[in-house]
Amino acid sequence: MARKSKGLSQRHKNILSCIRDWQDEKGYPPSIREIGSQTQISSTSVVNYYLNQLEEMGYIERHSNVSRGINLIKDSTGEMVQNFKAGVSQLMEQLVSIPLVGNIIAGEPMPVPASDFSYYDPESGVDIARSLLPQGDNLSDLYALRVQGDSMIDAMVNDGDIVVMRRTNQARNGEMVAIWLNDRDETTLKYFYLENGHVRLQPANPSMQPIIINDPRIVEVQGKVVLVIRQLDQ
Amino acid sequence: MARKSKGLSQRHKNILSCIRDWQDEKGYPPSIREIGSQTQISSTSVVNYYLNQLEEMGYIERHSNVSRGINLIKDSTGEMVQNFKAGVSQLMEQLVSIPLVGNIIAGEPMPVPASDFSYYDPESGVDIARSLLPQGDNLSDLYALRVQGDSMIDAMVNDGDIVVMRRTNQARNGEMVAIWLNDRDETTLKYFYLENGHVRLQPANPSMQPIIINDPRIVEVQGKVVLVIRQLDQ
DNA sequence: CTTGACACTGAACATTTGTTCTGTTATTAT
DNA sequence: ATAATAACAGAACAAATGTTCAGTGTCAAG
Repeated sequence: MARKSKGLSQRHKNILSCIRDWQDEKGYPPSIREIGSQTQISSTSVVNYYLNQLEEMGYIERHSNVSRGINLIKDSTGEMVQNFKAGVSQLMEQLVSIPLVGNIIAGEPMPVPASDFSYYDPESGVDIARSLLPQGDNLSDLYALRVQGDSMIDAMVNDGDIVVMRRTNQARNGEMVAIWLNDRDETTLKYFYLENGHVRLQPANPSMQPIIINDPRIVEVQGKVVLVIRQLDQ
Repeated sequence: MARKSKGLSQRHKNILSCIRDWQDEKGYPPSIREIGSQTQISSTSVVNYYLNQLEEMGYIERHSNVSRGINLIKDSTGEMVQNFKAGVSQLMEQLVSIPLVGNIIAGEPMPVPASDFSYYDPESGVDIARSLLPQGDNLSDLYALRVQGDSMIDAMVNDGDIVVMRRTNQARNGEMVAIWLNDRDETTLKYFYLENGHVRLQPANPSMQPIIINDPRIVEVQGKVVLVIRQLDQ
């Protein structure tokens, strides 16, 4: 039961993970006696002894005469531990809540939140991992709609699906956009192509025929489809 | 200097931001006396007085007889604050990483991870907000596949889509499941119905015809579709 | 004015907690 | 074997910290 010279003994590791776990679970660092009881070390002086070692080795930071004044710096694997600010806010940014502002129906104009729309209603939000969204997108430009009805089937979108949109008034070729067609009072989801002065709206389903619109003014781009989510819960 | 009835007084706000800043800067919560000196409150009992109020209002969490046993829950703006217990671990639980174990192709059997599959590879994982998944599901039973090819179009699933599946060998009526058809060596996604001894496999696209299979032994249920995700990034 | 609530003071008290010290046991080097 | 060093035990002490309580001022409603 002795690991002299270099390296971390089992007790060192136990103490490090104890500090980490305690901090994670309780929200504040453990006291010396709490570390002792968690790691089966009966004497406070022994815990103190190890803490001093861990501090010298750069694994933790201690604050003299401060209860629970212990900070984890490195993991037992040597991995840097996210300090409070950096780590947490990084986590927060991984999960974004996108406002679900209404329904998208073929026969009705779809709701588009104003650009200064920022009110946060956790009830009507869709939580999305940041990693699923295109990078560099301004989060405040994103909103979500629930598809109502089977009319978007040619866009491979079902009744009940959730579409996440990015607010925009212009589409680039190849993007799937939500479009309001003035001449037929219809909202539709299509791949957008501007070719030789006319607009080709291509359904996602390759077996279906595109719509060709000669007057681009009839096409009002409401937003770009960023993500489609279909929940099959029951 | 009196703000009776409801709402947060300036002192409440000062204390809240003091706790937050202290935690951010030092890595551990402040003691009562430290809060007092930061917020120009001379008496520990007054700090205690306010802390009790803040706890009742749900802004903080206190641990009796524990030095620095204070946890921030809500901001003075009412915004939820990530503290370690109620924040990070809760956040962590809100965001789950589902292993992306392979592709699903019509002409090939789909990969299904073993039930003891637990190895975690952050590279090949899909991050999903817990709120999008059916509650009560065992997370270790979930895995994700990427759809390859246009053969799942009748299931309203596109090339490149990600389907999140739950491992199961039996389907209940009305569930969308991934099925391996023995007789034609084909993987397919269909709504499953067992009726009068035969199996009806219904495409998600209502305009398409169901497949009726008289011998249920031909149908091998590989998993239940839980979620479909389509990313339109470009 | 009286009453009662709320905000606050100051201090005492009880625990919790960090620190230190003496001494013992185990391990390693010589 | 012997000495030196590391690892540990136990206790005592001092400081930090949470808790409680009797009392003071303020303000608004009755």
